[in-house]
Amino acid sequence: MTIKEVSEKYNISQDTLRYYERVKMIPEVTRTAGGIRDYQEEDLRWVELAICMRNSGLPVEAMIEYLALFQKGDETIPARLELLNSQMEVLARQKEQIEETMGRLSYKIERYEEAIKTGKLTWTKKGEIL
Amino acid sequence: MTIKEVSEKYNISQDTLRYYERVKMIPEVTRTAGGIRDYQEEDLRWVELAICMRNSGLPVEAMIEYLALFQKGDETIPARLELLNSQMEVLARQKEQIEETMGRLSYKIERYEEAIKTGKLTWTKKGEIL
DNA sequence: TCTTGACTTGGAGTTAACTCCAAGTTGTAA
DNA sequence: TTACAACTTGGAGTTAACTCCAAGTCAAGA
Repeated sequence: MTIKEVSEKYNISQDTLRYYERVKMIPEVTRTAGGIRDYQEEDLRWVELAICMRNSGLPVEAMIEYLALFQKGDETIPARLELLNSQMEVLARQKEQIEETMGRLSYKIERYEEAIKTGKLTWTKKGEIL
Repeated sequence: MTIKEVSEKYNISQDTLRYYERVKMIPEVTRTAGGIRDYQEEDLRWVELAICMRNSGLPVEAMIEYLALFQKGDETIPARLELLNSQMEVLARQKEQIEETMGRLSYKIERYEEAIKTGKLTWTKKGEIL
């Protein structure tokens, strides 16, 4: 699979794919005899993982560390486990944050919808900002 | 309330508080006669909202737009509602992304925990990367 | 009143994560 | 075998969101 195809499949730029490889967020991609990237199944799995991590907001750095451990072999399994657990915590906190903000926005949205229906704002606490 | 106190209360730097004001993410903060910031209840509510939005990953730009609409008065209520709804969608998608990644990481974590217990990795699909 | 520490501003610097560019190479269709 | 699109690289440029700095002002205690 060429870089163009991968880029289209995952809706990510070719530059970003090269960048992920350059900073060692994913292992070196398989090449043709001429040196052109020819993504294999395993390369795609790394790409998917990288995209998944980035889409959820985890830093590139975390993935770089993970790959480095991975490439050092099985004796880094405990370290990898620790790394994954700490990323899980980060995500759990991030999820809570999002839920809190969604709650706040929902409240405002309800107020505004009511305002539009009735023609005036209905505050439940005085001085409240919307 | 001084900028120092606000900064400690919300665990955010004084520079960031001034930055939020400078880029008009929050309205101009109340000042003393001498020109020093003296945060009132309403100022704090804006700060809280700004922090909440930022912590959940929404861009500063969205909050700038929201404040600009807010300051134009009640005729911008439909526009504000639309803006909030679109931010809600962004957050909903972000939350799904996080859940997906958490699922992926959980799977890896389970594999690794098993590996540590039994002394070897147990793959369920061949060629799977961990 | 003087000192000292907290505050002010405008503007420059930093960091993460891309994104773009130029100059050169590869592969395929005519 | 030649044209030409797609690929390659190293490095520079961009963007968002801070973060730091210098030079000056304000305010509370000795």
